[in-house]
Amino acid sequence: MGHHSCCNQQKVKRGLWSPEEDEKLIRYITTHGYGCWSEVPEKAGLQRCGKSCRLRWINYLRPDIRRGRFTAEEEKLIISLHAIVGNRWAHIASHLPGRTDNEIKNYWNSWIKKKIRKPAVANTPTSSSVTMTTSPPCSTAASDAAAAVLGHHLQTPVFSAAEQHQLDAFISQSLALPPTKLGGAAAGQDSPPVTLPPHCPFFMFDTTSVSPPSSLTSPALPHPFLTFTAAAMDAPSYHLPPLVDGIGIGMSAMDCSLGGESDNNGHAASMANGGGGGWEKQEEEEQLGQEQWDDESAQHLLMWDDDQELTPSNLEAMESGAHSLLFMGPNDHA
DNA sequence: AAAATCCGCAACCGCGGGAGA
DNA sequence: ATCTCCCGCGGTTGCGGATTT
Repeated sequence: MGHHSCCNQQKVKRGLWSPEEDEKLIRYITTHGYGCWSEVPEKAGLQRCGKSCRLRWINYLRPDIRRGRFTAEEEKLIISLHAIVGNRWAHIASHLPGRTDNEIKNYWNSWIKKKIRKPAVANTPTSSSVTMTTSPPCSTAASDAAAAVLGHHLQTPVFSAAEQHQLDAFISQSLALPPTKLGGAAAGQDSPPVTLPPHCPFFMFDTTSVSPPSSLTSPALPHPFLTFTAAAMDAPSYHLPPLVDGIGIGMSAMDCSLGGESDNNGHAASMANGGGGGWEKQEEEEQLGQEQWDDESAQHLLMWDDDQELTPSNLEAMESGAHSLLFMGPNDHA
């Protein structure tokens, strides 16, 4: 491993920054700004490379930096944004004022480690029961718009009609591609008008790859995503369909698992790594007995949010035009 | 109390892309 | 059109404090 091209000088220092170095850098930046980072070390009297100075400033010394623990709202926003844009930390950070990409990345990575080590950890009462996805990120303008809406959602707990429209447009676009993914009679035809539930869907089961008993499906639905219905919930040995993998091009699908099986409240819907990986789901399936989800597991899985169980009746409400099962945090619905 | 292990976080590294020569 | 330089990003490493054994 070499050093930066700008760090070839022998006297470049590495490692932790001393308070004196911090002071020098702050003094220089506040006085002169940082037009060219490669010039900063020399002009500031620092034996560091420009890159190191930039990193120190951006991640630590910047006056508008916000330190301390992430709030529940920030956590939810990170989750939502990550579901849309993937590991684009800088992009996510741009929606969290005062937070750095590095901080968010570290937070995320620690969280993943925690999830791996303790898959059955209980959810906090204030946080959404979602974990993460590493699906291929989408890079469309629509995703950016959706991300912007989600960012705004941090300040406004309820989506406005306009915001919902933006999200819906993004999701509709995602759902519309490719047509064959929508399957059924609609394949090859113009995509049917997409009517979405009142909130952005976060989980989608792909029932194209399984063949549940016909009595458990909804023949009226023109698409394959939500054939896992209220009736299916009553089936003791129903095979959960896999979650939609990559959901076409636009949207990163989120996988699902029983992350909170020991949650004392019995509210345990959680998400795991998705987008083709599904490693945690696989692990969960093994724990549950070879791909078969028993009734109790389904009870854990099918949660509407942390406080409200997803019953056949409210699922039916969702299902009127819904394309997915929704798993939300306690504040996600009005 | 000491050693081992875990975990959070700051910093480093390589790479890709944009701008300018 | 090509090359070089620099910036910004995501992935990774390693230090040091906290926790566990």
